[in-house]
Amino acid sequence: MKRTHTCGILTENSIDETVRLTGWVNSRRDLGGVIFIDIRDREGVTQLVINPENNAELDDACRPIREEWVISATGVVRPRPQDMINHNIKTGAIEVAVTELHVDNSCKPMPYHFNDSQVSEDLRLKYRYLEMRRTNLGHHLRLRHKISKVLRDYFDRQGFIEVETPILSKSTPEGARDYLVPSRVFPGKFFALPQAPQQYKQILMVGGVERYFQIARCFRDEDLRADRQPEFTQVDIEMSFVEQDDLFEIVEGLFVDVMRAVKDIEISTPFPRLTYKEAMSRFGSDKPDTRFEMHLCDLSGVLNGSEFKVFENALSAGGVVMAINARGTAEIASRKKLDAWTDTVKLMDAHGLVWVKIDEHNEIKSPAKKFLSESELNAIISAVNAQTGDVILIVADQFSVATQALGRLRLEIAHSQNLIPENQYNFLWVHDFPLFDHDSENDSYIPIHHPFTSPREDDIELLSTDPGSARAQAYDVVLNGVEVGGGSIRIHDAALQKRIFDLLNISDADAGALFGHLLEALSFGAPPHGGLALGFDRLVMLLTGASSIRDVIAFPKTTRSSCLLTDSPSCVDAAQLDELKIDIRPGTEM
RNA sequence: GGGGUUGUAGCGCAAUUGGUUAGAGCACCACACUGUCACUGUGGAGGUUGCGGGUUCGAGUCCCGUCAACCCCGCCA
Repeated sequence: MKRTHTCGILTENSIDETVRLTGWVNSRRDLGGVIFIDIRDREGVTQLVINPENNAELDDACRPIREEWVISATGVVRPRPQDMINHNIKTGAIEVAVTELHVDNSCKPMPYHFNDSQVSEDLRLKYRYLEMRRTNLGHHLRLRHKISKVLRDYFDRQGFIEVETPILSKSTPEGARDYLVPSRVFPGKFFALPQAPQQYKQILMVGGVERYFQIARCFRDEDLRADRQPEFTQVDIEMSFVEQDDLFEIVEGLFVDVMRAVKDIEISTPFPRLTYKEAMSRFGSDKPDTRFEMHLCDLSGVLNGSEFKVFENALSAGGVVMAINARGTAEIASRKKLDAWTDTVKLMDAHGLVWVKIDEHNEIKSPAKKFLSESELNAIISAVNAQTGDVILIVADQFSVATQALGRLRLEIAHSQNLIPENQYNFLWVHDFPLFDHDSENDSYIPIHHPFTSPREDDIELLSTDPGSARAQAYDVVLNGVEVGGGSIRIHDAALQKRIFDLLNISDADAGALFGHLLEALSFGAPPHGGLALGFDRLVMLLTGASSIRDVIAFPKTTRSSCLLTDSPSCVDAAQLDELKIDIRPGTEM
């Protein structure tokens, strides 16, 4: 017989009804003459009461029951005595007096306890099904589903169609390391799993699809982080006949719907827009967290001509002197703490950290004090608007090093000082990314985004004069300091595309072999188009408040890309390798 | 590839700066208990201290190596 109710729904409205519940034993309290069992399903928990004395069959049935056994119970809903009401659960006012109990399945002793919040992650990965049965992961998966439904509904309303693109795809040397799949039919040849459906979605535009989206699985064989998995999900979007602003509008509308559905929050649009340069200068990051201030301040101007070697050297080498004001940290800025902050900026390749502390007696303390004139010190203090109790933290270095080091320090201090408000969702766009990064080792250019990214029209002439300063029609969408998506307007003109390939030192022959299919497609009347991909897992992570991407993925991998649940990757049968004509080098197996 | 943290019972932890037989709690097993909700009480069982080597009269503790999980840098068009 099926259940009549779930375990989270019964209230005083159902008193005297005969019900049947099924679920797992959350806990069991055997008081001898009376036994309480909390039965749990995904909707909640209900207390069962068993008085076995006048029912030997019931007595036998419930005696061996332990945690996480699966049971079905039939009984009558009755109110609990007034002083026995449990206000911690929705069903706390009632209980079910059991008349019939059936054990559907037993359960081995649990490897860890469900109310243990400190369980090691190894176990949570190995016993993933138990982790889902606990509340958190299960809730995260339900929220994840809800968000994907909101996405699909939104895109459908906006005239997008979802198209699946191949998983067995073509390897290209650009970008991340590919996961390879050997071809049996073509021995020695390989498919690659897609890092993103990039080329397919552009080809869909040439195919006249006009508005495409896909909740797409992507694969990158790179080292992992708390917010990176080797296989992850992108919300992939591409549109024809649009410009950057049109895409921004579509994505902003999407987030309005998502935030309304998931958080019941009305976010305002349009999102703030920062150029890449502004983001780096003010926040030391291309994904600024604007939930707190502590902006970076450029002291290069006021310190121009300083005789302090640290500043002088940086400035004369074309660098900058940047600072942040760690407000109110003078008291905690011990020698040890300042050393730790110095380590942080050194980690980001800065040479060191100069600090200026204004202590509670308004006395200025700094290892650089004797090298700086009074007017320089005052200029620094007024530039960052420092007051009693503040600590000014200064890095003198090349622009990218100084800004990134301070950007990182800014986040570290904000976290440790609890400067970041909860339940605030700051979306913003970062745009005008550089088109290329210059690789000084090989004196060559590398695309910041990908080689199909269109330059800004007003920067096209820079391609021949100064490609390094050309800006791209590329943009990221950032939520609370996390890059949740990025994209670009693509090149739809074969001649411009060839010019870019030339700059990237990709020969016609190579371009043909690697991207010939795309180039040919572009030459058959490709519409202007552009798009963006959202990191779906990261988005769900932010909206659930999870601290790792693993907590919103049903079956995630470890930081070494292994799966503790299935124990993969694993060795394969010699016959399988033989079919693929693959030999494993001796001594390689572990 | 590099840096760091952790590894003791099924779980989360303790073990006097190298010293007797590695402990208590939860879980497990048994018994008792009619209003609990992390039930309680009594008793029991449970250990290759991740693995391998070394120093020492003696190693959970010190040293070297290794494995695993996690965090960060590089990497992630």
